[in-house]
Amino acid sequence: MSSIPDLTAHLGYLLRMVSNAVSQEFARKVAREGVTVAEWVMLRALFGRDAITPTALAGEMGMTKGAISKLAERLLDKGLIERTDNATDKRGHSLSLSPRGADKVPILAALADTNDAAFFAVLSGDQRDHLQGVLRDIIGKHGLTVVPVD
Amino acid sequence: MSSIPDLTAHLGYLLRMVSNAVSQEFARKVAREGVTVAEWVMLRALFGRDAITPTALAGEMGMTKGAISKLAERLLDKGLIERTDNATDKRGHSLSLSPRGADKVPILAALADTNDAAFFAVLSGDQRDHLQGVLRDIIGKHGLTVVPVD
DNA sequence: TATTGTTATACTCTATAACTATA
DNA sequence: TATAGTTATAGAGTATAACAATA
Repeated sequence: MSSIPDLTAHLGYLLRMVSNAVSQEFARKVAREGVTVAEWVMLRALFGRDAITPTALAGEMGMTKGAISKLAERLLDKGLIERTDNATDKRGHSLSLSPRGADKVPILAALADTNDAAFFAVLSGDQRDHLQGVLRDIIGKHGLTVVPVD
Repeated sequence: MSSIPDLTAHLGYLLRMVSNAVSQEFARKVAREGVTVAEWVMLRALFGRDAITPTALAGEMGMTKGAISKLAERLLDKGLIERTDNATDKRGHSLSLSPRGADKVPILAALADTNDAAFFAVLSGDQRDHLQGVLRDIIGKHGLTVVPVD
């Protein structure tokens, strides 16, 4: 008789809620280091690897070329990444961390460590491991690119 | 010797990746119904309950009054919610679903159902249950408000 | 004065599409 | 023509802070 739908929270909904909460806290912390979460993701993607073209990076990060271009410009302004002209093809170039950017990554990684530890301290070690396993499972099966390959 | 930090993906990072993937897919689907994800969250929050003040809603949704005001204005324009003047205090008013909005919620909920089912089909039933349990645990222990109380 | 809500302003994030320079 | 990348434009999402009306 009633048309009240079953509003039991969906997994995607719960996931978004938790994800937003962690990310917002993290965003405040990295802001003190002068970067945004998206910038951190790009820095992380560039760490410990060869220079990469914007287009390739766009593919890995699941963003458009335009978005990468804008993000890269801000990181260039902040002196955290560098552009290197392509020797053979004058249209392209490569992006890589600057020395300052490379120094920054461990600092930001440490912030991520403490933020994660604090936020997920409400879980048991087993729960954390399980959660990590399930998330990696989803990522693998959907072919999502874990940008910073580890 | 090396200064390479341990970039093992953090839980917050994995969570954000998965959450973004689900939400982006869902966003495309609800867009066909003419609403955004944030609008769906507000509609869901208003469903099956008494009218609520913008300030109270802001508290529940973890947003500022200004953000709620902007979101509400769009939903008013779309005819999905209604404003009712407060009888006793002329400063305030209450928000509630319009008949059209109330009709829309089940449709959007069904979209969320199918989107969730499709996305999380890569998991076993046990994994899904476990994931839901862990997320609810985090939400409860952090006192995050599951907007649409169920 | 304090509170309710709107508005002004600003910035991030992101997409689409037009454009430039090169191939 | 096709490709690499930038830029222009636009809109969502969100915050802060100034503001108007009322209490």
